[in-house]
Amino acid sequence: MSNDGTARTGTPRGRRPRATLRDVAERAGISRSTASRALGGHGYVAEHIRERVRAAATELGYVPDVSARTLKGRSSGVVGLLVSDLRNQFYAELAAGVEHTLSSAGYQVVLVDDHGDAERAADGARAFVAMRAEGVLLAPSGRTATELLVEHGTPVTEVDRRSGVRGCDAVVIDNEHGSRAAVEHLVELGHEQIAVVIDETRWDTGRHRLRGYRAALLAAGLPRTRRHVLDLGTAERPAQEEVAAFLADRPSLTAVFAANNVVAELVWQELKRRGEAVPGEVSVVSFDDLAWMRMVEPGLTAVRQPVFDMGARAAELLLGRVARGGGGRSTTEVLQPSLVVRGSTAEPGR
Amino acid sequence: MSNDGTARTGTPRGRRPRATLRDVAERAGISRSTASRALGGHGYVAEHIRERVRAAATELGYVPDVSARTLKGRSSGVVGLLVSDLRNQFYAELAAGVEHTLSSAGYQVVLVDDHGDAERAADGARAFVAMRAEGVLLAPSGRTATELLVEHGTPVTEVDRRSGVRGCDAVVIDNEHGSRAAVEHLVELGHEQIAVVIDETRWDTGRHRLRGYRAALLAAGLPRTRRHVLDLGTAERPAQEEVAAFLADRPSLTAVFAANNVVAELVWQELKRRGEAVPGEVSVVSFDDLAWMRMVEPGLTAVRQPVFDMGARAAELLLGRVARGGGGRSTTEVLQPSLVVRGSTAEPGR
DNA sequence: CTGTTAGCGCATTCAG
DNA sequence: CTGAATGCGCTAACAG
Repeated sequence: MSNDGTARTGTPRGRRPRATLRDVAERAGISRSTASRALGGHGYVAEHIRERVRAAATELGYVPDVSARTLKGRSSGVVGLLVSDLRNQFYAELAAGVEHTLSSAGYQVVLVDDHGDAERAADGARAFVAMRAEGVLLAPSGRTATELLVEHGTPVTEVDRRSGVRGCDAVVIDNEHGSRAAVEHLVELGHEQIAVVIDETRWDTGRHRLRGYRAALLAAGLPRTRRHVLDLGTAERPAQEEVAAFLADRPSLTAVFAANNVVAELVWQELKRRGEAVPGEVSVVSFDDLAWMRMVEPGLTAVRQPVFDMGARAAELLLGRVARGGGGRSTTEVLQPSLVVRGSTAEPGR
Repeated sequence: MSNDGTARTGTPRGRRPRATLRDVAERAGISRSTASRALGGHGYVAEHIRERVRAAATELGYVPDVSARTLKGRSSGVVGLLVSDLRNQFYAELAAGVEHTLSSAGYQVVLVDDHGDAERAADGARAFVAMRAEGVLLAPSGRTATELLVEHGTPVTEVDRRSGVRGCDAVVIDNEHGSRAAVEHLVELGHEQIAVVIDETRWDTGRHRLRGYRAALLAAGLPRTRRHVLDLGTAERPAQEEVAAFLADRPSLTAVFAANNVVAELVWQELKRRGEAVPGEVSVVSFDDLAWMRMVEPGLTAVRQPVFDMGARAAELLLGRVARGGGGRSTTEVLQPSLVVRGSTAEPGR
């Protein structure tokens, strides 16, 4: 592949047409079907012929055309991945996990980032169908994409959340358990005025985190009040303002549970801006553990999710279903998060 | 597309074969080519026929097959994106920028993460060729991928770095200028013992950052010594240890310039571990401004790069070349970074 | 304006 | 063991 020669041959203007199997066959002085067998490795081909064909192929820099192969009815080798915000480190890591498994298995990953727009998600889904993606991994902004794909019979594995659409596998975190552990940790430290900040409760992910928060309070015999729940998803003002007003209005709070990394950032920034001591005046816990949370002082106590693994596992599940021809009962796999205790949580100071 | 009905029709076992153009044509009672024209929007088709075909298509849930279209000689609609580490926020944001532009233009992004492995990068490049990608965006770990693609005549735009391979466009940051500005900032504050920590000098990116560092010292009439340069790329021990030893051996340092976000994290952690006051004892500047750098206390002074825009711009450049049929002289676009001064830099304390 | 014909590159019959 | 023929789904000539 290095002492190719084709590069030196030069192609002054415009590309010379890609070498095709016919070119390889001609060069090797045999028929196209034999060439196909020789390169593909199936069927009987005399060893010396195979050698000759291989040589011709590399000399010509032959690369098989996947569209032809796909059209012929074989697999496209493509898997779709739809995420709702690649700039969010959570999704980036998820994507990395997915990509790692998939490319190791010889698949190509087609990436779509819907940027929080369900319309883009649906377009992405249609594109996957058009490409004959063998399967799709989904962590999108709306459920239209999921419906569309399931309807078209494309194997789907949801990651991090479930749309409720029948017929797709899923890999999710035990969100209720994780957030319950986070809040119980605060309760054990002696906190009684614990707020939760969240920005999305239309998916099960957010709802379960909220449920875990409530369950922990209930189990501890602490009162549960709406006044301690800030849902930025339903708020009108910009998130930052909303958080500021929320904290300003509730001076008696001694702890805040941030239900994901985005709100954790908002809360952290606002507490810093207000000059509130952490954990002296307010303890903070985050669901989802990002790099910055161990860079800041004090480090943030956080519910750590195996994000990369979740992506990888989802990809495996999908590949399994693809291998089985898309059939079988749908599975949901639940991964366990773990609480990482750092300096941002302590006994209430007052 | 919503009141489809095909979903309700039900497909008990296995998928029913995807509807093809032939099915649509039959249902509409016309020929395949007319159906093609009606749906594709080219050529003349009577309005009422067009309506009928459209209806038939949606009823059948018809989605055109890209492999067939591609094979027929039209564009694949695919663009490759190769990055060296998606878990690094820098690349994630780059990918987001690329994806945004490309998907807005109706292209599909095939993502490959080489995880620092040049072999994987080369495999990715071959996959792009096999898929007939119309072009490829490259921020890979080695230069083999670039060579391979250029040799095969695939339009290539490099991002963030240049391999030196002839015949590809590039969008890069003015690294020398950026790092010079960073170090000049330190010099102006009165620092004379300024170290640089870097982990990669085989690409122009790292070399230019080093050059900027040296240029700033030279311009200020300060001595340049190897003792103040830590290149983790050539070190034997684990990076963390190497940084620890470096700092421990050089108590006279008053400032550290971290040449990218990865080493910035290492340096920051190590300074924290050593209990050195920032900026009291040591000032710190980073090249590349990540979210955590404004979360920590004091905030990190950093050279901010327009990462998302760089990805987006590279995608535009590539699309431009694709539109021109791949011809024309190759361009390199240089984007300017800017220094964001925060609390991590101050006059030397002693 | 519409239908018929042909071929993109490949893998797979089926004969030899 | 090898070659000739066929068709995947689509679109672009060309006739009608």
